[in-house]
Amino acid sequence: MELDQDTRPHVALRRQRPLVLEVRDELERMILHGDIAPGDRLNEYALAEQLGVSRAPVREAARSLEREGLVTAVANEGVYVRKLGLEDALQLYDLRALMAGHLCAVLASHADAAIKAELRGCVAHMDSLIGSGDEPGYFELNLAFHDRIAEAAGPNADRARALYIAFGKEVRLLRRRVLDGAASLTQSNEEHHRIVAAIEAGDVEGARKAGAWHHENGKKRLLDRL
Amino acid sequence: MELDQDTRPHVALRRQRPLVLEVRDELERMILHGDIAPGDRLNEYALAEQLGVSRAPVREAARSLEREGLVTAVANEGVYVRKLGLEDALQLYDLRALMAGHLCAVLASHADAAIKAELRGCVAHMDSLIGSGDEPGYFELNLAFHDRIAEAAGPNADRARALYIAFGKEVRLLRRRVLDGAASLTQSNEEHHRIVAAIEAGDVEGARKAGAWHHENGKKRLLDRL
DNA sequence: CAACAGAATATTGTTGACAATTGAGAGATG
DNA sequence: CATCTCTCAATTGTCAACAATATTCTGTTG
Repeated sequence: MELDQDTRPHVALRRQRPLVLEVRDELERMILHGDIAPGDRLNEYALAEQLGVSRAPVREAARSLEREGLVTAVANEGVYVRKLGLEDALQLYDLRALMAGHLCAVLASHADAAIKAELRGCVAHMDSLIGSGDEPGYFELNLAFHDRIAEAAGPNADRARALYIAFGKEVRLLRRRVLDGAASLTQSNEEHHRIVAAIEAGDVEGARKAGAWHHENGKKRLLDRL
Repeated sequence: MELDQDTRPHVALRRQRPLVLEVRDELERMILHGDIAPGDRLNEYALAEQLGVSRAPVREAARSLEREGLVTAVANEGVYVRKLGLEDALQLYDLRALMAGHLCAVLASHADAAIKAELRGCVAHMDSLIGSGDEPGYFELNLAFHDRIAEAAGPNADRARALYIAFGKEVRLLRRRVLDGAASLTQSNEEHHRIVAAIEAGDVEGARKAGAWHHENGKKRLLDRL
């Protein structure tokens, strides 16, 4: 049964979405975008004024971000944008690789023909992008590829997917230049091929290994450019 | 257990720990203990009065518990104790097994003689407890054993440890009777032996497999008693 | 001049009140 | 008798004010 759309008579400026979620998303955006640098303190009053809301939503949003690992709260002192040390980043890479492997494994266990074809087409397209030297295009499609795997893993892995996404956000707290290293696109897509092959073959453990391995390379690249 | 009864709710004096953390822990205890059943709504006003605080700390604590997966919030309606479906529980078992495997792997990569000896003594002790038929004693030591592994994995895995613990709490939202199934103690400790053996041998992937396998059996037991 | 004590300021912690929304029951109507 | 609408109570969303705590600045003292 559907609810009546918007029969509310007096909707002046009211929004459907809870204010705290808006604030949470905006704070997250600010942090990820670098408007607030790691180590900086989040001034409740200033942020509240800047966002045009009271402090209560800001506080709740901060509490939410804390659980997500983007900020850390100190009693009677404030919440700070998390400063990611090298050890933390390495941990995140490990966990993200673990999640990626799990997602690949789950997908491999019940992938249908449609998703197999889609993924195969995806890596083929990436091959062609490499051939034409379109690096930005490759990065974009690469993201879409991994998103698609996570999504196609289905509702039985949505928790793992949520963690996968969260870890991805969190690792961005590292100074960014180190991250988007222009690794060998050829090697990267070679790994994609292996992932898809394992999924198509229904090789659960092979898919797990391939997915995890692909993400562990990100960690290796980070270590290389110390 | 109640909050401090001697201090009147009017003014909170000399509190080091932020109030919201106290509230959070108390709510978590209530939920895990079953005082609030899955599906029930958390009435902010009632809880605030019951705990002798204002609604704001309760709200923040709830937001914190939401990120932990113990409750789900619905806009303009309230937060509900999460009702764990079978699918959710299975996911949690998978993820927890993944984390356990990871912790074992990390530990295997840098375990020193002391922790090896400790773990070996632990499983030996459990063997003797099985021999004397002390089932409660076994359960307790079993918990301590896994805690010890998680702890000994060290600071480079504290994130995985936190997740491991959180998943353990979350899975308790299932009706409990299904959980503490009296599996074969002998088989269980046999698996412990394999874990320790892999750790002692420094066999990282073997330890991962053994640790994950041990936890996946919990999932299998759950499926068996449908 | 360095270092410490103490006031002044800034910021977080907490509260109670008010606005907005939801859900349920009373009453009217076909 | 079923159903629909309207009103009302319960509850969440938001706010601004107050209290407690941390930080900064300043003046004094060795």
